[in-house]
Amino acid sequence: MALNDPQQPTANARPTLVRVGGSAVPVPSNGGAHSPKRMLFLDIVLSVFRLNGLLVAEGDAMTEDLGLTSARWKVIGVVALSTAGLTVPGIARVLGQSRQAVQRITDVMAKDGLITYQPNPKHKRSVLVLLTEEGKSAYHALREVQDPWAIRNTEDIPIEELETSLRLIRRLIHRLDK
Amino acid sequence: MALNDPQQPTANARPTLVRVGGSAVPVPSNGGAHSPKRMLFLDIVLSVFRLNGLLVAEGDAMTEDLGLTSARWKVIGVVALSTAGLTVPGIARVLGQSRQAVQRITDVMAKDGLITYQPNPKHKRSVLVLLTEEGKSAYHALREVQDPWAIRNTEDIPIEELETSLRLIRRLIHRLDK
DNA sequence: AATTAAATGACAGCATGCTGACAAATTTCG
DNA sequence: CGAAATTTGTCAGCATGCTGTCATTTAATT
Repeated sequence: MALNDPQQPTANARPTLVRVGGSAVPVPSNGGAHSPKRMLFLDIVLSVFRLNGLLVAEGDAMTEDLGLTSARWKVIGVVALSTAGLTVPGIARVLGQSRQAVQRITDVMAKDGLITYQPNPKHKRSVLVLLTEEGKSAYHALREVQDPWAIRNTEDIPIEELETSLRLIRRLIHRLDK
Repeated sequence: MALNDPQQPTANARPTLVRVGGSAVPVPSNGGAHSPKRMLFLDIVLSVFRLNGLLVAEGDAMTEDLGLTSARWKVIGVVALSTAGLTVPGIARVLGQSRQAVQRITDVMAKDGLITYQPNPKHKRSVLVLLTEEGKSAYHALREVQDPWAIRNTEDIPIEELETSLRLIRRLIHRLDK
């Protein structure tokens, strides 16, 4: 325990993770009453932070040719699944983000021709977001790189592990999302 | 499949996640050749995004009385584990972030008296980051809210599930962190 | 030892996401 | 129906994190 201070290089880009012990979490070298679950959980939390960053970077790299970014393909993915169109706050609800953040993204995406705003029969001001043809083809192109990537990253992992992990993650989401 | 467009409320704050089916991922209603693992994995990816956001929000809320933020207690946690001090790029390597991002945080934290910069015998310009007394007490206060929180969130989850999930997450991290 | 490569600090610019606030529209409720 | 609460659009400010660049220092190589 206790992080060594190994000066592994970094240069200018995103550095490589330095993991010293097996755990990224305070190991109580003092004799405190520390449940192993607690340490396990904190380790999971930090690992989720780390994985999140890597996934975003991965997604960005994977779709940069398509003129997309992680923020954009999140929106595209949600809108593509919607049959009747979604309002901006609706997208925000699905993604669990603020409507203001989503609004900013969709405004730029509309300017770039990926989506269009269409009158909403249910609401005078709150328009519906739909994919343009360009948006749809971006979605399909996205799927074409995303699917092999997903398969590649799971081919040597037993499906039970994936299921167990997803279940845990969902459980935590449900608990924290009050 | 296909997201209903349920207009659940949101107001001004972070909205509540709208999950329609069990999955947050495109379910191929068309008869494409889609591996179940692929969908599982994409679902995990989106769930990690979501969980990350919730964890950051949770951490922020949990530590706002301490004058901390998620970015800050990440740094504090890493520095607290270091025996001999860490340089800014060193912290960045541990956290898997850019050194510039860490530098910005540490500069503010130094101004706020949570950390201090100290001469580095190994390097003329790259100073060492250490916790001040205020920083140490912040770390201890952090632990005092964090530990019960961790226990609370795992008490009804079998340890095997936690271990399996952490193993998967680590595996993905290792794979993506090239 | 001299040259080359890598790491670091510092500054800038950009993307993403959050909150707060206020007016307008919508929904809920009495 | 009418008042109150909620939702939405919009604008603003702020925090976090990324990349790029360049001068300087440190490490590696020859």
